[in-house]
Order: sequence, then structure tokens, then C-alpha cells
Amino acid sequence: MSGSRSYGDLCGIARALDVVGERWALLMVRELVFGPKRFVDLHRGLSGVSHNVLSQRLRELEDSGVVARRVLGPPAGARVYELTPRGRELEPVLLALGRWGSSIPPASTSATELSTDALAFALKTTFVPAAASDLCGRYQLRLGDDAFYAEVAEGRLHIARGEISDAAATITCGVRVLQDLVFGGRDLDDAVHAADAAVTGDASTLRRFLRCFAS
DNA sequence: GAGCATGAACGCTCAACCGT
DNA sequence: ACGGTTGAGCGTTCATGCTC
Repeated sequence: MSGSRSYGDLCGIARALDVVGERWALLMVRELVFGPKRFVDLHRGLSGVSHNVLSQRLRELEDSGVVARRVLGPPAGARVYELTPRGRELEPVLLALGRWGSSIPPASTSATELSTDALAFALKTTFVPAAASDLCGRYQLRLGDDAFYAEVAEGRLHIARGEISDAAATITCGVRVLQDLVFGGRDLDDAVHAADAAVTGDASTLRRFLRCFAS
């Protein structure tokens, strides 16, 4: 909406929506919260968005200073998109919006499986500090080709993309399985016995970690 | 106010194109 | 070949104006 369409309203909310109020825009920001992504990876994470709309939104967000385009060095040479510091300021907005939206029943047409980044972001929005008040540790979450780690300390949660070497426990599974374990009430042992998940390290602390989220 | 017709805006798929 | 952009054609949505 940074182009021709504008609410033409002086209000800050209207001006924010002029930038990120277009369809897909905030979901694109969500997909970039955990780090830079290539065009095709963004497209994979946002099932339903067409190529031209994704291309147009990226250009609009780039023009607005929310997203920056960067060319990776050789040998890849691929272009990636990442949030600017200005774009990063949207993260608490997305967290608040995610918490607000999590109480809304999903539409019948909604996909039943989250994207990897959407699941990681959902962990942030549904984290219950009181449930983790006496929990302290780092956990490796391997979801398909993606790796995230979660750090819980003093009732706070930090999630980032990447590998760590000092994880108290590591779980390797599909996005849907972790989604069911956290939000669907599925038992960890059941998932392991069914070979849907593999756990190394301290399974009991991992089980506690999985119960720190509002389902 | 309700119902309908119209046209603009929008988003989609598909295909082709360009640059590396 | 891959990553990304552009355009055509089509269907849907929505605002607007008109009639009853």
C-alpha cells in the first residue's frame, strides 16, 4: 500500500496499514523474523501467495524500509530478503497480534499445518511464562530441513534459527508432529514410539518444555 | 432499506521472459 | 537450471448508483 493505495489518514495506525496492511504483507514479515530467506523459501512458507503478488509485496516492503534485499556472496550468489531494523520493530506488534488472533477459531478453509516459521512464531506467542518459571535450558528443534533452538530462562523464551552444541535435549520431527505435541496434547512418548519423533538428551525436561505453551 | 446492475480493483493461475 | 519479474486473461469482491 506504499504505492497508489493509501488510507489518506493522519492516524499512525492508518499510516502503518498503508505500509503493512496489504494482503500477505505481515505474514511475509513473520516469515523473516527468524532470519533472511530467498524468494522461493518465502513462497514455500506462504502457501497460497502467487509469484507476482509476492514479488510486488517484497518491492513495496523494500520501498518502505521494512525489508532489505541482499545478495549472498559466491558461490551461491542468491538474493535474500531480510528485515531491516525498522522491520524488526514489527516483531512485538506481530506477537501481540498473534496472541490476539490465537483465540479466534480457525476458518474451515484454513490449512491444518503451520509453516516452519509460523510454528516457531506460534511458540513465541503462546508461551506461558508462569508454566516455565522454574525451567531453565536450551532445546534443539530439528524440523525437516530447518533447525531452531529455544532457550528458556527466568520465565522467558528466546527462539532463533540455528544449531547449538549444548542443548539439554534435541527433538527431530516434522512440523505437524511438533504442532500436535505442543498444541494438540499429543504425548511425547507416543510420538517417539510411533517413530514420528526422535529425542536425544533429557526427554523429561523436553517434555516440560513442550508444556509451557497455551494450546 | 432491500435488491439489483455495473464497473473498478484486486488476486489468482499460467506462461513467457530475463539475468546469472 | 535457477531465481525472479512481467503480462494476459479470468474470476471474485466491493463500492456505487439506481429502482422499487
